[in-house]
Amino acid sequence: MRVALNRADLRRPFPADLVQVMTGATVTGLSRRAKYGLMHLDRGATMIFHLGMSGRWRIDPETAEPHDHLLLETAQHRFALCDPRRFGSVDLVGTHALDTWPQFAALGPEPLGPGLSAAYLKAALKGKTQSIKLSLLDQRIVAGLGNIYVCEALWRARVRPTKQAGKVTGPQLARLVPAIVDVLEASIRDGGSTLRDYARPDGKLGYFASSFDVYGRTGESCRRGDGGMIARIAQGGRSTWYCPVCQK
DNA sequence: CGTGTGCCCTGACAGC
DNA sequence: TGCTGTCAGGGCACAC
Repeated sequence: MRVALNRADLRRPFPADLVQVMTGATVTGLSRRAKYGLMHLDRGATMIFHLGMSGRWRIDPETAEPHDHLLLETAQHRFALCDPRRFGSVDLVGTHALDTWPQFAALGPEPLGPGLSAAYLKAALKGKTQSIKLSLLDQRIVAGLGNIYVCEALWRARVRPTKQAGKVTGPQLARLVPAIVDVLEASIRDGGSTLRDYARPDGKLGYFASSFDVYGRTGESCRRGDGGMIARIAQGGRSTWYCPVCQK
């Protein structure tokens, strides 16, 4: 493939050898770990990208955009990594060393994999005084959950986001695991969550946002019909939405 | 060590 | 119609 950079950095600098390593390489596969995308190359290297909050790959773009920072061109397609806020990142790691890459080595289990269970959560959260909301956002506890899905999962499991993680009860943990799985599977099925600027690579919108039970529903009534009014609070500098009636 | 805070950056939107 | 303030799907450095 052909490779071009339009600037030197996103969140951090692009790898110094990115263009040299990727130019002429062939993509042998794509995969994902937590919120990172992986592009495996035929020369023993893997490009790892994170889309941050505003990043997306534009496929066969007809026009250039100001925030197209990295351009790839294969025999079949052109790809532009567009990221207005530049909260994303691109790294280059030896394919044999992916598991020991520091950002991966510290990650918790995948929520849709076999590692997430009530027993695991009980052990991982034991003694933690931090809120369950912030603990679930911690990628070292569970890999890949973001603000929307943590809020939605806690509502489904009827757990109050401010509850200390170490004090979440056994029955609550038992509800939390399927709640996390269900909310992720539902969102994947609906094509993701379009808020302001997110779109799928083909430009289509994700419709899971229309299914939110709490996210962004400040002041609206709880869908459980318990008379609760969805509240918005701040935790760790991020917004949390929950129902004060059914989430305990 | 665990926990909490603030900041990186641009753009969209609400309210005046 | 401009202006201003606020907020955003995340992660990290840093202070205590």
